[in-house]
Amino acid sequence: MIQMETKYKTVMCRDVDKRLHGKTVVMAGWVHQIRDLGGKKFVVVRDGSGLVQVTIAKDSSSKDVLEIAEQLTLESVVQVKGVVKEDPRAPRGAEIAPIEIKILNLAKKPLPLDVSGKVPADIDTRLRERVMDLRRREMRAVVKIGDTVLKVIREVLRQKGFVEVFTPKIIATATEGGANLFPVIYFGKEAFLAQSPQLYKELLAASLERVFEIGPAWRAEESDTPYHLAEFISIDVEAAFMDYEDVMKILEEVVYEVIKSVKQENEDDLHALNHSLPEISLPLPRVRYIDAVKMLRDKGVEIEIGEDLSATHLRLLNETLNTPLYFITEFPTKIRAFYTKPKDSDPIYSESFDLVWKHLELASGSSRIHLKEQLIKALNDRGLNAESFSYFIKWFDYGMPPHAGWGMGYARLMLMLTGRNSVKEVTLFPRDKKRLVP
RNA sequence: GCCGCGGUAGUAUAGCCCGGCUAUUAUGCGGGCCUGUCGAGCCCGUGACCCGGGUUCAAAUCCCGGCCGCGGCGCCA
Repeated sequence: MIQMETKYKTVMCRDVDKRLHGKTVVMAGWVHQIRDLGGKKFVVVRDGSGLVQVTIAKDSSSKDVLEIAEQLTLESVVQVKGVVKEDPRAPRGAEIAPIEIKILNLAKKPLPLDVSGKVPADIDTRLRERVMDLRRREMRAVVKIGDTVLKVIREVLRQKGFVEVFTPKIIATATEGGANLFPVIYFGKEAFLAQSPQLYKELLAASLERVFEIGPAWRAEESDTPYHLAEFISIDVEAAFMDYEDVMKILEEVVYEVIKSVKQENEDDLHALNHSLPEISLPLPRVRYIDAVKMLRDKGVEIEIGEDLSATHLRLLNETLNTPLYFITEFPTKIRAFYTKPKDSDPIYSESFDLVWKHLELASGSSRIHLKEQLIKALNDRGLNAESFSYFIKWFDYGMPPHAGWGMGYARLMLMLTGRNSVKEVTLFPRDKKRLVP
């Protein structure tokens, strides 16, 4: 029972069951469905918790109730005062016999989208009419699974001594090159929206040892795929005195616990999504980049060593490995970001990894360079100007420990957990190349 | 940005290849019947061919351009 009586309601829809038989309650929500049988009228009301049936009998309900019931339209907001009746014929074994119905906001018709889910809508229509779309059962399931995910990630990381932090989202310089940034005007100066908390989280690890952040990042890329957004939520971890293998263990444990919890806590939601989650066991398989390339070559793929793996490559690799989740490790140093630590034994390759789900990169991480001279060299090797990173590099003179970390795309993880097709679907109000509203 | 496919009522669709008839069906909406529905049911009605140009006696259908969308690729630490 959700204990929260407010000005508008004494119970949530989900609370209405046979245990409340005979009790007078007040509930409020949206008209989800109206079934008029002539003598009986069933009005299904929905709120944030679920559905409840309000049964109006033409021979026994008051004239006022009957009059109001005639005016109801789908998705109108109503407040219903009534008596809970246990009845095996009702959907959940109990229903409400209304004493009074108030229309708090009458919805226009027709609706721009079918909330009940009888008629499917294109993703484009759904995003345009997103507020209606979010009222659908599937989308409530997506949001609830997301809530479990965030809760579990925080729990697991805190239990390992990580503290949650926030890094600045308006930054001074195009920090990492490569990705395109969104410029903003900051008190008359040019600034940018952060593409990643990378540099700041490293600085925080240098002070707080174990930190994580769940927050937005922005990239003004051409990327127009079901896996990219201009604005996305990134789950970032950074820890001092760890290397890439240490943080891989943390990552796989986070994902393992998330899958386990979603299975336990969101059974109904998974059912509503017609989705089931894979069985995984730890440790997850680890495939070195060089071995992945060999596997692809064995399949007849023309790929150069040193070339990055494309989605097509990952699809093929997934077929070969026959496992839903796996790590690819030790990428060539030159295709990773400048702060990635090369292997001491073989600097061509790096202490890096990607976590891959089927053909989708969920997360990527590495050991980081913690020595100033090495970092400057890495910047120079990539044609980046070390001077513009001076605010970052400076701190490497004052006790920068060895450290490692990873970043995971929240929406991509959600894709795996919900079985949806696009990160746009699991993001409430997605921002992509063409979409700025709603 | 490139390639492919598409754009038909509020929503989702059939028709397009092979031009011509009242543009199909579901859902929604309006009306009617019905006292236990739970995607209620049955009957009647309502509402649409993305925009511009071309071919043709005749265009939803064929051709050209545009706009928009979806998928793949590319781009993306």
